[in-house]
Amino acid sequence: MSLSEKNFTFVMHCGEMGSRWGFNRTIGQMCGLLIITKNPMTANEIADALSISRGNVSMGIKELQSWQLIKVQHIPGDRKEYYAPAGDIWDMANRVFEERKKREIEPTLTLLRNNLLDEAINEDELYAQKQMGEIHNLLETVTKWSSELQRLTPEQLNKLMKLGSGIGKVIDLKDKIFKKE
Amino acid sequence: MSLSEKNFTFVMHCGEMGSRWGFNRTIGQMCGLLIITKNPMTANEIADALSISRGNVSMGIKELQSWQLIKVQHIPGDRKEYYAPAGDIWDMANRVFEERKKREIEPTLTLLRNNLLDEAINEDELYAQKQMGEIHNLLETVTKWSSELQRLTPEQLNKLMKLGSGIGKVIDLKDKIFKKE
DNA sequence: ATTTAATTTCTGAAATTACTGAAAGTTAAT
DNA sequence: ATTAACTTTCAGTAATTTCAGAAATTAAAT
Repeated sequence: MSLSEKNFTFVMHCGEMGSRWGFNRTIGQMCGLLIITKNPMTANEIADALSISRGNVSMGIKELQSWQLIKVQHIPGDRKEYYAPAGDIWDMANRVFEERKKREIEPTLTLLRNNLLDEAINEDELYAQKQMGEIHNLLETVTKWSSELQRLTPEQLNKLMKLGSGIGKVIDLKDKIFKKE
Repeated sequence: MSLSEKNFTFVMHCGEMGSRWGFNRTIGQMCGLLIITKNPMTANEIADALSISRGNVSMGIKELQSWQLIKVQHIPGDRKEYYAPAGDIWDMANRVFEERKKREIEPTLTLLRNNLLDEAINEDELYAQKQMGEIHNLLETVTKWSSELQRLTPEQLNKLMKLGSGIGKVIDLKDKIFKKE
């Protein structure tokens, strides 16, 4: 069963995006393909649909599993493995974000902290430390916020999302109320 | 003037991160170098500090300018160009985000919209469209929110950042108040 | 135990991307 | 107009990444 033209276009686009998001083109395509395909697919079906080698699919699966983006399913009486996305779109975006946080932000924070612990020995290092401190703050804020958002209940999150331009008003509101108390 | 060991480590790390953030290694290094260096640098100074060719620096500068991350400065009586970061850390992070939005999210939204306009001709396409719709919603939410955040005044933003886990409470609060009205 | 159906790993080739160094281009001063 | 100081471009090369296909491995069925 081959992809319709529209779906093919989408899958190819996922490939382009994939290469900008931390995996390579074929892995992006695999991910896109699994997302728009209703039923779980076997490795061979994936290879056929994308015209890539079976070995390449195997490596891609491993990589997508390391990002926790796909899961394996079995069909009774069939020994092939069937692959499907490991959650809805929101879950997947979250996983990518979390994984990149782990792979990029955390090591950077560690490096920055180490650097900031040492005493600066001259003007240049002092300035460098100031800047590194800024980066550190930014990254900490981002991580703090992302975990805050994850802590919200789905309803709260939904409300927050719909809030839109109201966010400014709400901040001011909160401010007024708590100042009075 | 060469980099201290600590600063060198930082710059190299920026190189690694750069390659994950949409530019290549040397461009990441250049960016890191300019960030921690107090005074603007000439292209030759950059080339020396990073042990890369002058031509490479020139290409890197062009790229960093296309991301609006650096600016050129001139020193009276000196015809060399001096390069410096085009803002503070927060500005730069914002620029990277905005630029990636333009290069990645917007084209994706366009593709998804086109795809969603067409009537699905079978079950497979219907499911695919449902999923694409989800992606579309997610991306729209992200873009909407990023522009909301940019619309906030620095003080509002600051309050929001400090809010942390309070965000959930504030949402509930807002909810109660507006329900009563 | 053997066969069979499947998956994974690995190697070298192909494709892509990044880099250098030289040549061409630009600009400002004389 | 020429020179000098600097920047950009570009062709060729180097490095890296991606990939196919073969070989090795695993696991189920007989």
